[in-house]
Amino acid sequence: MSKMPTVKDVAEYAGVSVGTVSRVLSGEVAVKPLLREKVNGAISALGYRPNVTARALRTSRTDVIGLIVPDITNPFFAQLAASVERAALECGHSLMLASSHDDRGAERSHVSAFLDRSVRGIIVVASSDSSGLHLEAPVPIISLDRRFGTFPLVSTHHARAAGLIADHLYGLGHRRIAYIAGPPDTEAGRMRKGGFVNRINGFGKIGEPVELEIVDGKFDYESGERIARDLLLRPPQDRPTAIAAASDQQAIGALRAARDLKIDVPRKLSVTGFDDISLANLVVPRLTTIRQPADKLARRAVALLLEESSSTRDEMVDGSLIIRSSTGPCVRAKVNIAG
Amino acid sequence: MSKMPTVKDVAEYAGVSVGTVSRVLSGEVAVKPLLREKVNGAISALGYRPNVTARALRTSRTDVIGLIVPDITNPFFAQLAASVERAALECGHSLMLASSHDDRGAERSHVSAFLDRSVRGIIVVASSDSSGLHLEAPVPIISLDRRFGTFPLVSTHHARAAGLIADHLYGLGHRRIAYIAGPPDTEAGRMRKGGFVNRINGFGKIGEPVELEIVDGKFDYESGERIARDLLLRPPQDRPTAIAAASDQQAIGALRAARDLKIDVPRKLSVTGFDDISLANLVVPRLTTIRQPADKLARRAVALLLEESSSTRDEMVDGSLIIRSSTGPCVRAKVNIAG
DNA sequence: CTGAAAGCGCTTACAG
DNA sequence: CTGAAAGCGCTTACAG
Repeated sequence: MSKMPTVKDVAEYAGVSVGTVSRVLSGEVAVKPLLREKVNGAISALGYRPNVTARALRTSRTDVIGLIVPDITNPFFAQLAASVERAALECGHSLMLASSHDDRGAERSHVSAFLDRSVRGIIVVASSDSSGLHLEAPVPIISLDRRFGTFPLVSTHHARAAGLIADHLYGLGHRRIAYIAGPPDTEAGRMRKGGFVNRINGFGKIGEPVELEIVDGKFDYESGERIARDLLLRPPQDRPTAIAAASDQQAIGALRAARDLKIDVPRKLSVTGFDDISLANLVVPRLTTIRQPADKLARRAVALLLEESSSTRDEMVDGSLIIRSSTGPCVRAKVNIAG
Repeated sequence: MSKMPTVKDVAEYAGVSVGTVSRVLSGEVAVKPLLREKVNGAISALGYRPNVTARALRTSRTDVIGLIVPDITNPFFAQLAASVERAALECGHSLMLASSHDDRGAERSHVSAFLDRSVRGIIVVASSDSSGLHLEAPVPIISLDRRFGTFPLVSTHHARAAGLIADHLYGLGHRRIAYIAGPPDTEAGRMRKGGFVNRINGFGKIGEPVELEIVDGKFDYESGERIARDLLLRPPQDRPTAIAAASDQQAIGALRAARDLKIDVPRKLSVTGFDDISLANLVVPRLTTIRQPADKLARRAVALLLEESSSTRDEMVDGSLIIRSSTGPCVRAKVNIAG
């Protein structure tokens, strides 16, 4: 394979200057049709492809977007990453991916590495212990799903969405509810819990009171399974009739605990999640949850990043309640009577 | 924020030439300790960071590895991507990620995009319909898990691993077995099926014969669920006593089908998967499967890519059998007597 | 509208 | 061992 052709080769072939070649390439400046045609002819004759690196050096701008996620193995983040990649591609950009393993140090060093490569901008789904520190960066940085530093955040309106779950459970008659929260040091964890709790407490004022128990956990399967097991190991009359979890993974862990303890879902216990990962629709029973619009979130994050006026405003998009078969009417009263 | 310092600034500050700065940066050439010290002093005083783009333009070499996967949302590929990212990082490289959505066209265009960015090399987990086409590339390309074109492949020894499953099931007494295969147009699908079938047929020669039924499918949940349902909808005496699936996702789909039909696993039916995705250990019952050593696979792929002498040999690493509770002794005979 | 030329920030023969 | 200089492949004022 011979050397790749350069603008110079194209210019010679077309009988014009390299400046002209560059100008038809950019398409931004007017070039006489005749020359333009010659240049385009030369480009395809030679199979010319612009050297992205040289262009980047000259303009100190690339079309690469850096994405940092805590753990690509987490199904929701994987979905988010897939959506970001698609959104970036739609705008002619490529994606560099890094995993922080939920470690703040790794996160920071990935940011520097991206900056060294002069990416176009960085989207970060923050690690859970991400500080509020603001760092100066020569390119835009956007927080996605979880806030990074003080950078603008694109996320689901967690509180409002959690309220949807509260409504659903209350509407089904549940009055003894446990909430498995996310880590309190994550904004998402706090928002979801806050939204749920406020809504439930609101019912107490205008309707029947609800006994609400809250346990903080991590967002993963194990945490959900462990906490649910503790909750369900109690005598039936002390058990919650519904468990709302802050993530699908927790909820699926809870489902597993219920099954191990032979507690029928949804007959004896309702369980809800949050995220609508693809697995939510595959577990038994299928999980009632909140769908986070990953595509929309990703598209907004990319759009904000590419926007000229680096906006500094957060952006919230609404999640939607997906009712499946892990929730049902509360039958606790009957059980008590029978027992 | 002022402009980033360059080698020139460092050289001036240290009172040396830019060549010398570059030489201490590279560390490859001997530089007098005194000068080296001065330069290093200047570097930290100025907070100098080399411009990766300029370096790439000059050397036409970067430290970016391109990875193409069919679908990052697939848990096994996510695991693979995480491992590749880690392995790349260990070697001081960054990762660019692209999804082919199992589309050959997209795959090819991602390869070109990576080439345009003059990545150091490309690792591709091929789409299922990847052709045998060999393309000339100025950088090494390695196939991971599924072969891309004619490029060397790093993968689990699928056939041998599938044999492990066959041994396990046969040892448990199963003599009527169904195999849910992967797409026959994937090498992994064919190897796994081949390894399983050969092993089972071998038993027929030296021991009791096995009734083996094979159904081709895709690697996903839905495919497994659908095929298993068809298999299990038959009257009990015509049903297989064990279903071996070519992927965990298929197996989890099969588990779901069994549960819907109230067929007890593993009492009435054994189910096995392949991959050991994290979910395999969380479903009910926990899935017996083959662990693919994602870390090792990734590390080998990266090592091969970075190797000087572009090796052209395939590399197989052994998978291991993980026995959990979705498999058990065959009790078919008893069932028949009872019925 | 177009060409000639400078320069982005490095690395690396080439002399010495 | 070190410096001066060329050049990687582009883009973009600057003239005309």
